[in-house]
Amino acid sequence: MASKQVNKADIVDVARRAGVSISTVSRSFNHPNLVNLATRKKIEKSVKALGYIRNRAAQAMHGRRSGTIGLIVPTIDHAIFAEVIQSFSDAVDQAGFTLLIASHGFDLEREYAVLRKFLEHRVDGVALIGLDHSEPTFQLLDQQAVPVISIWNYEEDSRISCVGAANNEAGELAARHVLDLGHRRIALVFPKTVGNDRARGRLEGALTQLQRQQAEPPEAWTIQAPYNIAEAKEACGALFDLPERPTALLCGNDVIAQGAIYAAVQRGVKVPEDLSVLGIGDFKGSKEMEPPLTTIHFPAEEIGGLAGREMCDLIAQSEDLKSTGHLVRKKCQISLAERATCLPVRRLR
Amino acid sequence: MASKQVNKADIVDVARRAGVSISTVSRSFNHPNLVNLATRKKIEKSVKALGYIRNRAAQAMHGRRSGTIGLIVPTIDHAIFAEVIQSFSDAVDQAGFTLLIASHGFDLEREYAVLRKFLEHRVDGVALIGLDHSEPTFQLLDQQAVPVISIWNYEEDSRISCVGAANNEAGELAARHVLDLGHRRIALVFPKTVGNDRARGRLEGALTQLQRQQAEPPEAWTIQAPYNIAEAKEACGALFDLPERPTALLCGNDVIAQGAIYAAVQRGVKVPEDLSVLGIGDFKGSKEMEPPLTTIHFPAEEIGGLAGREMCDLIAQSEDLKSTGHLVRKKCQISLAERATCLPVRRLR
DNA sequence: AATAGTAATGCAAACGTTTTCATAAAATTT
DNA sequence: AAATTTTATGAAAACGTTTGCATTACTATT
Repeated sequence: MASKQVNKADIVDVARRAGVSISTVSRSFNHPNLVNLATRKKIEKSVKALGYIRNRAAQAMHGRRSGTIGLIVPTIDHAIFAEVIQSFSDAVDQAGFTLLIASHGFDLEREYAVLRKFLEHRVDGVALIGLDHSEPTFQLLDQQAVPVISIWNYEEDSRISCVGAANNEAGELAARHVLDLGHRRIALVFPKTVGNDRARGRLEGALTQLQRQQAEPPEAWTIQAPYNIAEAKEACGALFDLPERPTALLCGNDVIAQGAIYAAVQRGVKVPEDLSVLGIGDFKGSKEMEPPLTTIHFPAEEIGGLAGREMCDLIAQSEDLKSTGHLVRKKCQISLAERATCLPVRRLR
Repeated sequence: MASKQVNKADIVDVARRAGVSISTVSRSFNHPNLVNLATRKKIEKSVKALGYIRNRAAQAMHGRRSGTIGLIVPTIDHAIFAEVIQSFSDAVDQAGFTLLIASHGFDLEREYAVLRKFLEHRVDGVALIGLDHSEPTFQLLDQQAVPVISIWNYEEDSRISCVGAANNEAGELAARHVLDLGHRRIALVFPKTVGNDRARGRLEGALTQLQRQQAEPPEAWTIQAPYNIAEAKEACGALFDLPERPTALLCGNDVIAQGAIYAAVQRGVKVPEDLSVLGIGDFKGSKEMEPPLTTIHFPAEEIGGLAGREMCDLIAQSEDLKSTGHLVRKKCQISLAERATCLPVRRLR
C-alpha cells in the first residue's frame, strides 16, 4: 500500500513501449482487424505491463457514445423498484452499457435536476419511471433529443416511449375480482396520487369499476397510506377500529396489503374469513406470505428486461438514422394471482 | 417530436452568442468570482437561449474529477442492499457526485470486470460490498490508486478501508441470546458462505459461541438456504419435518427468518411458543411482521450514509495530498432487537 | 502625475483519445 | 517487369473543455 508510483499510463506510453504510433494502438482497440496480428500482440503486452486502462471520457469526446445509460427512479429502496432496476440493469449491462442511477425521492424537481446532471455526463439514453414528469423535464428531453424510455406504465398516448402495464386496468381487475366474489362493502387503501401516476391509475380504475356496480366506498373507507409497511399497518389499523368494517380491502400495492394483514392479525381480524385483502403488484415474497397474498401480478422482471433492451435499440437507432422521433410503446400483461387472502362474501354475518 | 434541429451547442457557441471568449465562459462556470457580473449575466442568457449543457467528459480530461462514484453490489434486488444503496446514494449525491451502479450477482469475476469498466469511466472512487474480493480486484485497485471503500463489514485488519459492522459479533450475539434463553437444541439456517463474508462471519460467530456452551447442532440441523423467502421457506419446512425438532432456530438473515416463520405457520408450529426464531439484519419490515421478528439490528442506513461521506472524504484527500495510502475503518454497532419471536425454553414439553 | 496594484478578459496550449488522409511496403494482376 | 490493388502504419487535426500567461483598463497609493 506504500504510495505506489501513481499509474498515469496513457495511450502514448503504451505506444512508445510497443514501439508503434498511437494511431496504431487506438486502432488495435477499435478496429483490431486493421492491424497486424504481431503488432497487436506487442501492444497487448505493453498494455498489460503498464496496467493501462482506456479513458472513456476521452473517447466520448469524439462524438462516440459514452457507453452509459441514466436511470432515474423515485427510490431504490422498494421491493418493486429494486426488482425492475435489477432486470433493467442486467439487460443494458449485457449490451455493454454502464448504468448511472439516481433517485429523486418522488420529487419531480429533483428529477429534473438529476436529468440535467445525467446529460452533463452525456448519457446515451435516459430511463424514467412512470409517465408523470414535469414540463421542463419533457422539454429538456425533447430539446436534447436523447433517447428516452419510460418504465412501468403503459399509456397509448404517452408523450415518450414506454414499456409497462396499464395501471387503470390493474385497478379495474382488482375491483372486479372482489365484486365478483360478492363484496359490496369495500374499502380502499392507496398511496398518495400526486406525481404518482401508478397509484392514480390504479385508484381510478378501481373507483370506476366500483361506481359501475354502485359499490363506491364511503369517505371514511378511502384512506391514504404511504409505501411502507409500518405506516400502512397503522393506517389500516385505524380503519379496522371504525365501528363499521368492510368485508374487503383493496390495497394500492402489496406493501400496503402486507401492512393491512399485519394490522388485521394484531386485532384478531381473520384474513380471509373476516376480511378479504387484495394487493396490487405481486412483489417478491407476496406468494410466500402466510396466507399467500391474492394480488394483481405485474411482470416486473419482464418489464425491466424489455425496457432495457428497448433502450439499447433506441440508442442504436438514434445513431444511424438521426432522430426519427418515433415512439415505441410496449404493453405488458397483468393478471389476477388468486391465492389465499380473498374469499366470497358470506351472505350472513 | 418532429426531428428538432439537434442541439449541438458547445461552449464556443455560447461564447460567440454572448460576445466573449470561451475562456470567460468557462471561467464563469468554474470561478464565477473572477468574472464581471454583467458578463456573467450575458453568458447565462446565452446558455439559456442555446440550451447549452456542459460536457463533463471534456472536463474530466483535464485531470479534473469525473464527478462519479462507482458502486458495485452483489445485487440490487434485496431489501438489505437496497437500503444501504439508497443511503449511500443520498450521501454522495449531496456532495454532487453521480452514482454508477452495477451488480455482479455474487460472482467475483464479474465484479472484477465491472471494476475495470468503472475505471475506464474514470470514477473518482469505488465502493464495494464486503471484504471478500478476488486477488486481481485488489491488485487493480492498488495499482490504479483509486479511493476505495468497503461497505457493510468491519474488520480490523481489512485490506481496504471499510465502514460496517462485525458479522462474527452478530453471530455471537445471536447465539448468546438463544443460549441465554435456555435453548440447547438449536438449528442453524444460513446462506452459502463462499464469496460471502457476511454470511461466513455470522455463521462462524454463532458456531463459536455454541461450541463454547456445548450446544453445537447436529449435522442435520445445520442447513443452507439462499437469500430468498420461497426457498428458505422450503428448506426450513424440510427441517421441521425431521423427527426431532429444535427449540430454537438461528437464521443467517431476516429473509430466511421470514421464510422459516412462514414454513412454521404452514405446519402449525407456533412461533414463539413451540419454536424461537432469531433473524440477523433487521430489514425494513421485520419490526412490523406478525409476530414482530426478534433479530440482530444492523444500522444499514447509518452504514450507507457513513460510507458515502467517508468515500467523499477519501476522494477529497486523494486530491490534495497524493495517495497517503492510509486506511480508514469505521465500526458501526449492532444490537439485539428483542421482539416477539423468541421465548425462554420450556423446561418440560 | 507617476506608479503600483487589481480586476476583467483573451490567447493558446494542454488533456487523451479517434479518425482522415497520406504513405510505404507487400501482394497481386497484367 | 510494370501497374495496380491491398495491407499496415504514421502524422496531424479534431473533439470540448480548463488554465497559465499575457494584456488591457481601471482604481488606489504615493
